[in-house]
Amino acid sequence: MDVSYLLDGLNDRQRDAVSAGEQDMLVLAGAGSGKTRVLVHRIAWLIQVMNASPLSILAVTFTNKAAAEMRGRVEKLLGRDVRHMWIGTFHGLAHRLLRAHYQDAGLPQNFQIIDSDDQQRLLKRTIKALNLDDKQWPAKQAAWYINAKKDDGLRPQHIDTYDPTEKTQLQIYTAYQEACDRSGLVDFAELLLRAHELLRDNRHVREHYQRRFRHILVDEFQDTNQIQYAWVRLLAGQQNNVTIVGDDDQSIYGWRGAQVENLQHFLRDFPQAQTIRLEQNYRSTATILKAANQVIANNSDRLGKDLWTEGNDGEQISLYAAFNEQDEARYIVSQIVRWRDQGGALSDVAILYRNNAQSRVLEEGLLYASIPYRIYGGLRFFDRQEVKDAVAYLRLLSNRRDDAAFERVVNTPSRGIGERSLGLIRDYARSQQLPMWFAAQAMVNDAILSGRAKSAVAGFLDLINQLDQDCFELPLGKQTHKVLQGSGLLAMYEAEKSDKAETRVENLKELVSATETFSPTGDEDLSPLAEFLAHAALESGEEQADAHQDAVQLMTLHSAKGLEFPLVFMTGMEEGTFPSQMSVGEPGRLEEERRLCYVGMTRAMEKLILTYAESRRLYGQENFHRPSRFIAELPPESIQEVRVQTRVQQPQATRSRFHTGASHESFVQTGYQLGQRVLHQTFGEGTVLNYEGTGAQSRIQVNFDDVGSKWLMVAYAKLTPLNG
DNA sequence: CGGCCAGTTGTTTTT
DNA sequence: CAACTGGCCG
Repeated sequence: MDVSYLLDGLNDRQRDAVSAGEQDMLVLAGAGSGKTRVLVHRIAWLIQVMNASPLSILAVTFTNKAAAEMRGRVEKLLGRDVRHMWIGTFHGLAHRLLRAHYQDAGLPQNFQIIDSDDQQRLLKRTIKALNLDDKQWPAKQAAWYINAKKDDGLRPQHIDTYDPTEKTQLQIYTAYQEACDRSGLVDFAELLLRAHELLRDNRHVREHYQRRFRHILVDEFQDTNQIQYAWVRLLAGQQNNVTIVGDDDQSIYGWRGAQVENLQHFLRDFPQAQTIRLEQNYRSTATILKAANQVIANNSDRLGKDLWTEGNDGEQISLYAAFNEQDEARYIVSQIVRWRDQGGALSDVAILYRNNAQSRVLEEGLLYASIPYRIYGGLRFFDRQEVKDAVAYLRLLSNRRDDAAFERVVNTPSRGIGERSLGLIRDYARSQQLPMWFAAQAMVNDAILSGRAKSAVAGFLDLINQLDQDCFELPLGKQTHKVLQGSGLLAMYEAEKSDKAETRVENLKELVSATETFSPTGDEDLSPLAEFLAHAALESGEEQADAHQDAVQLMTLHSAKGLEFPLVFMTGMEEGTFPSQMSVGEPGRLEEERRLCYVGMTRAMEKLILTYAESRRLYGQENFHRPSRFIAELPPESIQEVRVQTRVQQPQATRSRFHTGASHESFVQTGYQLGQRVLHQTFGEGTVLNYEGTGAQSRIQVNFDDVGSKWLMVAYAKLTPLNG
């Protein structure tokens, strides 16, 4: 059979990785070095050339999107369906293991996955039930603590502490876990931990999968945490081949438990492993690569890697010093307009920022210039309130013990079961060690509740039972529709007259069509409903409707990882913003910020533009920060500092806040230049920072040397321009 | 039970 | 500054 097509168009290092024999391998894959391609070709090679069965391959990724893409590309390359090959996220695979071996894992068959939002709600109630002050013990922090422990493989009984703070956190952890177990609920970290314990403690299960998975491939290995790596080692056993692909320079999730050190640990634990470096970059210009290399070279303990390209130097990196964030937005918009005028597509442009708060001013600027844009991140489909409400009803139908779902819908829409009645149910449930559903049942039957409360609660119990009966044999779509109608959820949002409520109704309808088109695999003996619920919990639905519109892409530096754009703006290049204030001072965290900078820079294919603002408003406070230290780490010859050309107009025309493209106007306006020094009769000397408004209303912002920054009406301020 | 006001608190995000 | 929470009152 001719398999040369599996190596076609690959460089030597890529070929080495794809065609390696049965062995362990570390592929250190630099940004834009064709990493996914190598993984996909390697899998195809294993099947086609080495006669591996698709069933003997386990491929792990970090997002569902990456998993889907990988499967699609393998199928395309092989021209055959590999539906039964295990490709998925750590969480997805853990879930699959737990479903298949729920008894060995000590879980009920209908266990349900909860997301971080559910987790926090549950924690909040747990903390209240422990009579702890929820101000002093925020659910968020408790979740942080618990997840960190689980990521390290620790159960409460493994933790021994004399620290009183941690003692309480431990107490919360214990109570929370009991609540989860009672309700058949599994959080994300629990999926991984339980699956690990399952493999570790059950020899027959472990050996079964060790025999099966001859080839294990893990992508984005620098993002694995302790338990995920422990998992890989367990499955690898003594004889299986492990290929890990990663880049220590792109490790940017240390703050949520990822351990770059796992790369080193791998080399220690798999001493036979061959290391292959993919350093040829197919994405960026030589100038961009050189600059990125030079920045990342400031980090210590790197495995070492230098990106190179056969391509051209390309344009220099532009650096724009804005006076404030509005000016920054203005400049970016002007450059995008220029890009578009020269025939560039808007979807080829990305604006990257360190934190989401920065997007607002940028949005305003784009909006004013009528440039379509799309923001990545934000609320995803299954995270929306109304969708979660509807899903909670389905969850309760699937599992009456699900307290999280019970709490969520028992009074949504309101049916007269208030905090008081609910408190009684909670107390009784706790004292009897019962899930709330059964506690409520007992309270109605044994007349512990009476009067209004009793009939309200009885009404809810009847409603759910009735829905269950009506839905029992219906297909999933009809079932969902029935639940939306019967529960009154749809009616509740339909009755509300607001744009918000309208979108909510639309989302509920969208949920119905999602359940209609959902195709269950029937793999683990689950009902279609149970399978859909797992799907909803594990894949929160990233796709956005207008994804294919020609629009500028706005996103955080973190969400840009893995993407590429011809034109990239990196904004807010200031100390305190990037690197973030929270990270300066801690060398480890600072290095992670530097890696983030490296990730951002290497997103750019043709042109990279960096911007920083001398003054930036944060939490209503004007802040003055030095340019980011990362700017000083760039090779000076790669940088072109952009001269300020924007000018302020005297009050006259109908113009406002965003002077899009002002820097290209051929005429020079009479007026003040941003950054210009001016003199005020009472305030003294200062620097022009910003301006806004039209005509007689136009105002100018001046940062006075003695009294700080002030907004003044241009018409009355009587400013004298100073030479400078 | 719901609405309003005052007080609080602000990285990065996927599963 | 603004979004969100919690407490209090009608």
